[in-house]
Amino acid sequence: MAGRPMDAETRAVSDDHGAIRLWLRMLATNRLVETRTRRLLQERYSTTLPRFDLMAQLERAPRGLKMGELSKRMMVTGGNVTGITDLLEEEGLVERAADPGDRRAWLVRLTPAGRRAFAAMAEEHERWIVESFAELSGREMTTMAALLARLKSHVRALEERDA
Amino acid sequence: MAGRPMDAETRAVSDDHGAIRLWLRMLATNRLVETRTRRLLQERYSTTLPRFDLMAQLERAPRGLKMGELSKRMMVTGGNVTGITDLLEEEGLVERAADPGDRRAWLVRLTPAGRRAFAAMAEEHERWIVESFAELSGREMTTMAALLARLKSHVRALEERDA
DNA sequence: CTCAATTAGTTGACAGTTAAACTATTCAGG
DNA sequence: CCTGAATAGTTTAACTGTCAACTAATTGAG
Repeated sequence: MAGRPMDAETRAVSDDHGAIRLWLRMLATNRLVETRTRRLLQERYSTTLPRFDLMAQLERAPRGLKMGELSKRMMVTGGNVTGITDLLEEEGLVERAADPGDRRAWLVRLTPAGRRAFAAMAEEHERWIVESFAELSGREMTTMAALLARLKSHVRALEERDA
Repeated sequence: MAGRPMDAETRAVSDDHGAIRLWLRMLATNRLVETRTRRLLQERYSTTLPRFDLMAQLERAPRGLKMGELSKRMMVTGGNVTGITDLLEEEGLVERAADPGDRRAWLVRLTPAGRRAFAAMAEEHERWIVESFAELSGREMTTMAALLARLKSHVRALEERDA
């Protein structure tokens, strides 16, 4: 039973079903990249991943997004979006504008300061990610993205079935 | 680098580097499977993913684990492990036993009730994961696991370089 | 038109998470 | 042995996240 050295995740998992093994490896890898990104965002820009994520969504939607659209795109609950938006608003990086067509809704937009702050962060953030994924060839990244796309829509279908 | 103009939607998709696209897809897929698993754990066993995860680590280490080992294997900080262990201890599912060799440390173990509870959950949990990943063939899962293994150790190396 | 059902968003309670400061113990060089 | 540095774990503050209950506005069936 003595073999070559293994890291914790490898050891923990080596006798599980393939699907479990893959899932645990996805979790571990994800956590690793996420922790690294969070640390860098904190060190370089004193900000956090969810705030960066929210701003990234807004940057792609210059006319603004309703809270519910943010919630859907970020895949988090509405209450969460309310909180993060509150903080970004206090920091002057986003603003809530009235939605002319629906008085219940807001249109959340980046302020000019928010757009400037995001541009600076986004460039460096992209470098970090490119660096993290530099181990994989373009072809391998394409393969993985395709497998993930299928997995994602399969799980989404399962969820809709249960709903 | 200057190209012809694009509308916002096109730019959002095609300007992104392959690494960013892949990373966003990993995040989304992960979140989807995680949300589903969390929901099922809550509905069927009134428990949570971190508690399940901690118990899974202990189940593989019958002699118990020190807090620090739990922290390393779960890839979370020590304070987090303290909190989750406190709750599981209140529920009677794990216990802190003194480490005979080090009075600073605990050996955390599943109680008999914890072992029973975990066995019931684990079987069903494995079914959920197998079902989620049923879209991929065994060969595809192997491919993806291999790519993730390389990605993981690359990022781990980056982290060690920075440290 | 009217009102019940739905939808958009907020709030509050609680769990999970991190980073940093702290306590207690162990370890190692002198 | 002593003592300063390192290690194991806990605590605290701030933030992220969920869920359920709530308010306000919209919608649609009759």
